[in-house]
Amino acid sequence: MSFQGVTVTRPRTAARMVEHPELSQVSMQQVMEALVDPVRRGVVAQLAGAGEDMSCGRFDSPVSLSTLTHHFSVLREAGVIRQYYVGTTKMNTLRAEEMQERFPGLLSAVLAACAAEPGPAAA
Amino acid sequence: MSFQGVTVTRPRTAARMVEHPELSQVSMQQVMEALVDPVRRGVVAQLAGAGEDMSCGRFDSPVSLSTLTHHFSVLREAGVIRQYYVGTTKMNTLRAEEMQERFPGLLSAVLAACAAEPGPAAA
DNA sequence: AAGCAATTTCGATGACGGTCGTAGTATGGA
DNA sequence: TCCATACTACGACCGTCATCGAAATTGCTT
Repeated sequence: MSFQGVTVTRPRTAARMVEHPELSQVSMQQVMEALVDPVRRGVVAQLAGAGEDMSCGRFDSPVSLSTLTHHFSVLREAGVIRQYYVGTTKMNTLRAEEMQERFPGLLSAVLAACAAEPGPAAA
Repeated sequence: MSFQGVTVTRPRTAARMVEHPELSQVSMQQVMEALVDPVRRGVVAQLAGAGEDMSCGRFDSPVSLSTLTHHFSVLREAGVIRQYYVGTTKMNTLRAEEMQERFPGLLSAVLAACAAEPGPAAA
């Protein structure tokens, strides 16, 4: 790795950090925009259905990997999911309890509707 | 009024009819798309807050009248509101109970979030 | 019949967002 | 040290949608 002509050694063990917003800083508009996309709802539904954290690569989705990355960051910036690295893989968790505090009933209602409307593999 | 060169008399008393979808025909995607727009959420919030039907012209909104007309039809086609004519004015009602049946908790959660986040006059 | 008030339709415009492929970065293992 | 794996950043493309103003429609009132 080089920077301005100087070889730079990168930190050996510092895990890559991911920025997450406080849910108090997240607007309803952001959350609605995050949840209006069917691919993103599919991700959220799969995450809720799995009952455990999932790595980015394990999701069933109709779009390319780079597009999926984009969707993950939208969800993260809207406070819907939390992400953390484990080695080279990035894990995802629903911030369900926090969302429930911030926007009571919203995520639950969306998830319930997703479950009731399987559609194209919920993705 | 003329049609193919023939003068047509229009019905004298038949109220103009408005088409409304069965809520069973409405997809979650449609509802989400209807509710993601802040102007439309403002309309819905005002309607819920008023406690009575409102004519189109009485809404507080930052957009032009013709744009507002567009938003009303999006809400109607998504099954969120019901519209009917009274003379030259068009009245609007929330289809709250029906929505509750079709997508339990969804509209309520959105309305609660709207109320908690006044923002720019909820519009 | 004429005019007014309420709402709609139409066409144009501009911005935004989902999508992709390619190239890049980080980590773990051979 | 080198490679494979997992994800990300960038730039481009393109369709969709909110917005507007102007003109049209409808019904009430005079």
